[in-house]
Amino acid sequence: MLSAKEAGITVKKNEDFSDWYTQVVLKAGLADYAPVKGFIVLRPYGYAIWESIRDILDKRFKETGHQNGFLPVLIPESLLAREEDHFAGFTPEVFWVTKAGNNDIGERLALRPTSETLAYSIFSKWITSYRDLPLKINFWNTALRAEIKATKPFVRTSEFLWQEGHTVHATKEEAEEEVRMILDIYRELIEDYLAVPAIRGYKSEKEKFVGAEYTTTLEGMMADGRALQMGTSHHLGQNFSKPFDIKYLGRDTAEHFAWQTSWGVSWRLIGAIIMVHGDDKGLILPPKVAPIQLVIVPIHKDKDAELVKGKAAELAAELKSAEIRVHLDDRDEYTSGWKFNEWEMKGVPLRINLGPRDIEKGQVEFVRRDSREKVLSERGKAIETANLLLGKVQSDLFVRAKSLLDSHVTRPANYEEFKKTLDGKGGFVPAGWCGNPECEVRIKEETGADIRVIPFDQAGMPENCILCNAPSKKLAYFGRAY
RNA sequence: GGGGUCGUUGUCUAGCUUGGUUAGGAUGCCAGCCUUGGGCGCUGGAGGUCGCUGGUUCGAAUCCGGCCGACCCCA
Repeated sequence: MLSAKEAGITVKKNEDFSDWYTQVVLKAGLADYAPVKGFIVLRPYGYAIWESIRDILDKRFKETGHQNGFLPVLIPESLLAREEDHFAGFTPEVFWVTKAGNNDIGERLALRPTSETLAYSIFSKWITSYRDLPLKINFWNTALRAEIKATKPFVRTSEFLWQEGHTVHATKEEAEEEVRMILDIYRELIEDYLAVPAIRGYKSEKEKFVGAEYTTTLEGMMADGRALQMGTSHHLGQNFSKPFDIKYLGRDTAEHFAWQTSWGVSWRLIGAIIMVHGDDKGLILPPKVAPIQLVIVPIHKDKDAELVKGKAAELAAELKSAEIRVHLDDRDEYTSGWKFNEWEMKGVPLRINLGPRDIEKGQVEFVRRDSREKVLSERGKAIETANLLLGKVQSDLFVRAKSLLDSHVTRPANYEEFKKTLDGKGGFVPAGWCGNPECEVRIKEETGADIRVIPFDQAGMPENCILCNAPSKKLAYFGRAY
């Protein structure tokens, strides 16, 4: 017999977080390793989660005036190099194509690490007048960035699924409004759908997107005390429109360089869901993005099989008609106990155990994945109860994740405490910062922590820089990150 | 950037120190029976170029080199 220990997740989340994470990814059937370092294969269950995320965002992007397009994966070096900072930032992790068959290619071609340069060289042809603006395009694709070390499924891979949005505007104000609006859509996705609370703010000059004027970000906190960047929205100013010659004739009959934004989230968000919500039994999916929201496990002896299966199918059909994503697990080859464990590992937020005694009593037994609490409902109120419980799981996951975040924000009295906190439980350490990149770099060298986010909400900014003690200019959240 | 651990069937692993077996076991898989309220039971069966590659040797999973991949620690 296979003990529960061997079949399921064999380590505890709080004892070996890294191994636990990998086991959940593999055993819940989300992804598998590919033969090339840093690449993973997304399995249907994992892809279904990505589809949920994609559908939510795609709808919001379209509602706010964006259209989807598609760009090739190869970018000539000359284009990638046109904006200097951008090129310098990305070049260490670019994969290059140098051959076509056996022949050398004259100019080497980059596998896109991001599409700004390619997109903008095209945009410049499309935009000539203020009437062509704003231009708001999104791409659902992958990006390739060679990760030399420390790869981790979803969180750090050499190729990742993402969306990258690129917009062009007539004025700076309009571009900045776009940056804010997109960050808000990301906040909605991450907090209201993925149930992961995040801190919103700016990246420091050192950490911003290379080539941007500034970067806004959403930073989440994982269960092991490490921060995760969950989404970024960049104001590019005219940094790209100038080298890429994106100009328009305004109403004033004069020629102007355009203002731009770019923004993206990736399948990293799946990593965040796992790390924030999962437990020793495996994955826990927020109902709003779960491919299967409710699984029905029929329980029966031979003599009851027909009856129970019939009733289970009826119940499944009824719940489906109420727009609940239901799966009826009527496999005969597995026992109910096996199924309980399997669906828990796969993180299905709600389960119904349906057996003869429930049918006899006219009741339905629900089991919540997050708390494993059992709730009995009258048969006639199954839809109502299912919706209620799915809502509760969704909101309780957020509450629990919020307290995880809150308990990992520690204000240090001095630099000693700052270091001690980072070496101990980790998390975010909010501190005063003089604004000097030298302090930022030294803190990174001495503690491994960098500025994750400079929150929009600057309330409670300490008077002095945590390191050099000069008057502080910013309240910055430091932390070690993935 | 520096240091370390590991790779045997789908999965987990024994064997490696001290070279020679039919590479053993568990689980999973397949067939049949039996079962389903927390990873049931019985019987039979299939599944391995021991990560790849070169070397040492009469003989390599085992010893040596290179490469590929996974993971950990430090900066």
